[in-house]
Amino acid sequence: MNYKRVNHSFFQGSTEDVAKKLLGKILVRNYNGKILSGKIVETEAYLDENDLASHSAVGLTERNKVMFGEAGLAYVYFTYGMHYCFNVVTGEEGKGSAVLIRALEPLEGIELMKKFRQKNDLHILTNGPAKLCQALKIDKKLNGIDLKKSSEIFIAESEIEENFEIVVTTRIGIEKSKDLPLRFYIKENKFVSKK
DNA sequence: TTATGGATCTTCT
DNA sequence: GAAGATCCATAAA
Repeated sequence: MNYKRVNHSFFQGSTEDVAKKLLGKILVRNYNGKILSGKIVETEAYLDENDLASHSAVGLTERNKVMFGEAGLAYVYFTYGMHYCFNVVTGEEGKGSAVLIRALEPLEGIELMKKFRQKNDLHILTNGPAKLCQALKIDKKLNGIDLKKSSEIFIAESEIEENFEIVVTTRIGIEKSKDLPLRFYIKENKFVSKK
């Protein structure tokens, strides 16, 4: 498949805007020449202010410094002793905001994803932030990589123009600032982690 | 069908 | 030393 990378300007604009624009786009991973890709169906925004849940809320640290970098970088962090999560850095340099990719709809490389995930059910391959990292072999090595330039991982335009409704709701799996309406997903998509 | 707890380890206090 | 932007198996209902 031929993937057309999004423009550099795609990553500009507010974090919420980018979070919404990411829905329907394709996350493309080139793993040793093998293409693994999926449509982004669920995202979550993490802001630079008034958002206690964001890693950036405590200020710049060794762990979260990529969030404070330029828009379009990949912020990958490790949590719960066993899981990685993948974020797209947004906003101005020095601000510390990002969009967490929460779920994908698998498109290409499904057999390889099944192998990495040790699962055969298509619907549970990438319907969660840690799951999609496992399925696409995303780990700390990709932290800080530039999605605007990297050939290992990038965001592409979807090949089909489609209409879908975006549902806005509160975040899940988190205790702080849980009332903020910063979670976005494609309505009635089977690969969203949770309704 | 929903509820609960264990896995497991990096980062920050 | 404690908590964590999660997942999954198992238990209860």
